[in-house]
Amino acid sequence: MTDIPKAYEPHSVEERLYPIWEAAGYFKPKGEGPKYVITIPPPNVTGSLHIGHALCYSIQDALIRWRRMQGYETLCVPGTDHAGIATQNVVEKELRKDKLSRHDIGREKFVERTWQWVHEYGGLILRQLRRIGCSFDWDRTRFTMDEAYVEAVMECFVSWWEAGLIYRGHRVINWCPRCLTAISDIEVVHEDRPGKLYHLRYPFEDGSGVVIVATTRPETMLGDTAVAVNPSDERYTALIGKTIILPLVGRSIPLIADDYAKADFGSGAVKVTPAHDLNDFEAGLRHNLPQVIVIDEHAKMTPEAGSAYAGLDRFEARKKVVQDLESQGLIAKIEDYTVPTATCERCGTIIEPLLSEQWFVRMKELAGPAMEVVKEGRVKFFPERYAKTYLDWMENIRDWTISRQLWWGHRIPVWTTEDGEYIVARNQEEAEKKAAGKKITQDEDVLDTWFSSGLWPQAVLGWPRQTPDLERYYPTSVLTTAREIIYLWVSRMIMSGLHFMNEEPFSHVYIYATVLDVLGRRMSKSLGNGVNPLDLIELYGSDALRFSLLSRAARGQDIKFAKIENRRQPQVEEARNFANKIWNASRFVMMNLVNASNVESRWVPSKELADRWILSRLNETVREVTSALEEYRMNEAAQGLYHFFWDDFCDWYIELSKGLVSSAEDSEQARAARCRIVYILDSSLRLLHPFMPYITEDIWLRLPHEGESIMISKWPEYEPARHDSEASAQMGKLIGVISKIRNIRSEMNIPTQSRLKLYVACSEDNRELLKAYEEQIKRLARVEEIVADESLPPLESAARDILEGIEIGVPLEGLIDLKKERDRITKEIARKEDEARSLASRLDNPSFVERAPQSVVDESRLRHGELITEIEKLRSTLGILGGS
RNA sequence: GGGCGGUUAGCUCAGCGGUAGAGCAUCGGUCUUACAAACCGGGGGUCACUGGUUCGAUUCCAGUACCGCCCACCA
Repeated sequence: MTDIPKAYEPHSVEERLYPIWEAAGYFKPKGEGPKYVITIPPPNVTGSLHIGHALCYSIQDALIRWRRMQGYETLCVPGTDHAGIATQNVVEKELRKDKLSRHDIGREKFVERTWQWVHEYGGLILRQLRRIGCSFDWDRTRFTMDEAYVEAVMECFVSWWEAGLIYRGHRVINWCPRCLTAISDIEVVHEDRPGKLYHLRYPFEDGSGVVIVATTRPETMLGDTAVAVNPSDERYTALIGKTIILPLVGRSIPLIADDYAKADFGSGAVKVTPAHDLNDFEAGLRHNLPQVIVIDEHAKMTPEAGSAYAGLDRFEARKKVVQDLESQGLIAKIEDYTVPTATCERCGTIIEPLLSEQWFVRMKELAGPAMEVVKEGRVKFFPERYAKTYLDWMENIRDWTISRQLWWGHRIPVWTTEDGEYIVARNQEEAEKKAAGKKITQDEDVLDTWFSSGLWPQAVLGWPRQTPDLERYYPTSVLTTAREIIYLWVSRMIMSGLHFMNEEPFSHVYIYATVLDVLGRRMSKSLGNGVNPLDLIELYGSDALRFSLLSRAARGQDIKFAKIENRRQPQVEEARNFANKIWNASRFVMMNLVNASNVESRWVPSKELADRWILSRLNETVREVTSALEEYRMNEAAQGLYHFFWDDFCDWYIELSKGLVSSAEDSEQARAARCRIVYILDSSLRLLHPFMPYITEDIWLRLPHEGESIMISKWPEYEPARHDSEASAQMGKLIGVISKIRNIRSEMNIPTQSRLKLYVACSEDNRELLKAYEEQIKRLARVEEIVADESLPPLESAARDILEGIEIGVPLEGLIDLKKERDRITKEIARKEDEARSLASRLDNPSFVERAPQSVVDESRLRHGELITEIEKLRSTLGILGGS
């Protein structure tokens, strides 16, 4: 009959449409409407698409497509992040295959090689984003190490330096002995691990006894330069100032008083190791203590640790220190203890707090305005609760370690002259000029990756240059991102945006759901519980994947997502089935256009109930979907569409209008009906397009349409005049009657093939309603004849039911199973009695009648009366049937 | 230690002040000319627990339990 396949075939459609869209320039900003701009969170250049990305970018594409259809001038700028440590690790791993380290080939070669890797494999994730249909402006794609971007990073550094916001500091930082670099506080992962707490005896010089200190890291005792007690701790007041001989080392160290020692922990005395613990470092500064470095950057003991330990790994050293102390009787006790452990976010290695020289950004000044814009609501978080998360952190913000001992990244633009003077410049040339002939060397370190990505919204638009894009598209509209980078990234963009642009970089921050496995665990490589979105696309198509994710993206609630088993994933399959439903409903419509003339997508006004009803429902759906999108309730938008399309449009409207729409003749009436069904379908497709771009475009183009793509068609608007509550009520009755008949059929085991005779008793208007839909009732409930009267004839051999004042009776041609029918009716009575009872008890309660809103009381009364009548009727039926 | 979420049908989740909803699964019936990836019908829930507010609570408030996330320099 038709050349349209029976099932939707996503892959050919996807491959065909994407290049057409791109070539047509639909992804580029157009028009004069208000602006809607997104600069996507740049994925790591080494990355490949995982399910979280799929969700994140599906959301952004849905938003962009929706606003584009609404007539906004839309722009979505894609790009990637050079991801310092991550990328360097990838290339180092490659080198290792050839038994080489980065040091073997040297910095220059290594960076060159990394660039090579980036050029060769780096774009992968962006290609994958095309696959899920992202309508991003690829010509504007940016990379955080592009020449222009580097300019932005240098500008930021220099400008912050000049503003006194950047300083060089000598302090204890988080050091990863595997990555061989400093990392910031927020790149450290804290977790509790089983371990031991060692209680050590430190003897006083004068032989007057010992003080006991507790530690989880005995090897650091080699670097102790004091023992601290709380000044108000009476046990020690008399001892403060005494000298202790540090065991194994023999160094004389003082017993000092400092608030930081808590009297209620352990013995109340704490050993102080200024070079290897941040607290101790600070205490050391307060008391002018020496800083003895006993652990080096490879986490091995230094010569300072003493010849017995030098060169040992920190954990070997721990064993040996404990052994040695033990043999001298200096271990008071060792107990099992849960040790808070800091590990490197990137590689999981235990962090070593190390004393070193790093660059820092002073945060307080930058944080102030960044907090203001959130408090004032100029930057709004969705869900709102994340504003508090953000503000709490900003309140307690600490300076940011921005230098990294890596080779891949933006080299710190600081040069040192022979006489130790710092020269900060945008590039080598400028630095040399400033040096005025002095010999200079550039700092070896690079900047934290987040230093550059923190400039993203303005930098991708051209800053620090005053480009037309920057002028036109800054600030952006919404940032869609993950919870865990609110501090790492979001806060820094707000700070830098305000600092350099004097305007917040975006007005909305939408924190989307985290995708977890079915057990509620984060997806990770090590657990092997990840789901590859590309496999899902392979199985079910992009639209299904997008719809599945979007229909679950509720209010930042996490999503539990199943993995693929036996080539099936139930959640995406559900969406695939929906896509197929859309396909087939459209197929029905299209089949009926083949021999019809002059059909266009247009709402031809109609007095028909079904028409009025579907138009009203469409209208409601438009409002629902639009307002849901405005508030980032993607799931509600998706689910509203699902039910409108499947339940209302497919199950009822198509079925009810089938007669006319598929009639053989090309009458004016049939034409109008076809126009209407095309209109409803067309509108539905538009509403669905942001969620399922491919299938909607493919169908839309096959329908009568104006314009060249659904992508740039107009988003439907809510029209109050289309609201029709009477039609909803009437439709409810019609649906009710048909369902009741179907129910009787099924419960009474009436064969599908047999045509029924239907008796109806009801009021005049109800009779008119049923008369008007006689054809449809006959078809949908498989009824042969409808006999309508004021009352049902006494039918001894009929199944009966009643709803909303409409009594129906279905004769069973003597084949009635009396017991079955009695059971069915008894059950029905019980159900209604339950409801009537609860309504009655409510109505009997004077305070309900007094205090509840009048409408609720009236409604309850009405419903109660209705139920009583229905129960009576059913009881008498039961009597006729000989039931008790 | 602080903060924030979650707990609703066998599973995955919506709903959030007027007697509980979806998809999948399950049971029964259908090749009814768009769709078996479908259609029709059924069964299945004291909405974690305990109090409070209210005429009325799954829905609001407080507490408890368990699960999870984020933050945190207690040796």
